[in-house]
Amino acid sequence: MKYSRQRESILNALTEKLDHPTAEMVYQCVKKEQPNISLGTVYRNLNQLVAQGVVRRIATPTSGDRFDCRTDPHAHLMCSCCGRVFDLEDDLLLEIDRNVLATTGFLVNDRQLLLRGLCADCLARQGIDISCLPEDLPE
Amino acid sequence: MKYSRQRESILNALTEKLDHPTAEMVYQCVKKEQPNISLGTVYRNLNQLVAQGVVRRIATPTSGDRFDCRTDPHAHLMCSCCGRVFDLEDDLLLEIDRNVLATTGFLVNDRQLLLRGLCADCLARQGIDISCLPEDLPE
DNA sequence: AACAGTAATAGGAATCATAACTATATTTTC
DNA sequence: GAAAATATAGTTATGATTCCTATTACTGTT
Repeated sequence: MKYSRQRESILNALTEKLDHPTAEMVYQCVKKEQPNISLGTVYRNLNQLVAQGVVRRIATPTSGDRFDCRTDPHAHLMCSCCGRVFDLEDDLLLEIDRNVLATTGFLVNDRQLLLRGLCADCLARQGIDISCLPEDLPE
Repeated sequence: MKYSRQRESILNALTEKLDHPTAEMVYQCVKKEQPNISLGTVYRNLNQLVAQGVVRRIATPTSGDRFDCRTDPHAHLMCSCCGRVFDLEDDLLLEIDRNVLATTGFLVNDRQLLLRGLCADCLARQGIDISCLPEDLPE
């Protein structure tokens, strides 16, 4: 793969500035540095980076795919109120991989755990106290 | 919600015949019973059923969304070779919910765990023996 | 520094999944 | 069984993503 400053900017945007942006958000951000960049270039490069394992694609229901420069196994928390996406470390993920292989013979290669619900901020804004855990959520 | 035989067929297709079909696959299947049904009707009804919690939507990277009549917490295994999607029971999923709330204050409402890799059949077809567990997968 | 070869780009057209619109048909209610 | 409410078929629109092509930018060579 040959160097290109467009791809460098895209990777920069992903690592430094934004968390889990859509392709469109990357485009808007990179355009500030590379005014002539085209949306197609953003898509092409994101796909290449995903193919190379440099970047991870996060599939979301409804809204467009999002991209993440972290590629180690971790989960994502998507707030259905504010739309932000957070990272989550969890050793249980790797444990699930092992369980799956042992019980089903399926060899896991890539994990996409997207948990949706309400982030702490939005819960607080709604005056919900998590110390009295409800079993079911307020929609 | 008013009864319609179209919706009934859609729900039937989902519960009985197919595993984790796309909207298009549901359409093709239901068309055998309801030759005049339109694709828009399939989408509209699937969305309604998801909104009511009768059916679950599975977001996948690349290909279109898939639908599942099981709504209890469980994961999905998608084979990157044959494209089939399998169900997986795993108590670890609920444990993750609890961990998340305790450590981050995020209240989980919906889980989407999609594990991608190679199913036992495809592994066998490629002559791969899982008893000598490779740490990394054959793409 | 000029050159050729290779690979990447911009920009727009094309595709695909999904949603919106509207006139007609089917269910439900009484 | 007629009126009110909701669903449908079929078409058109939208939004995300990919494809196509002429052009541009690197890279290595002399």
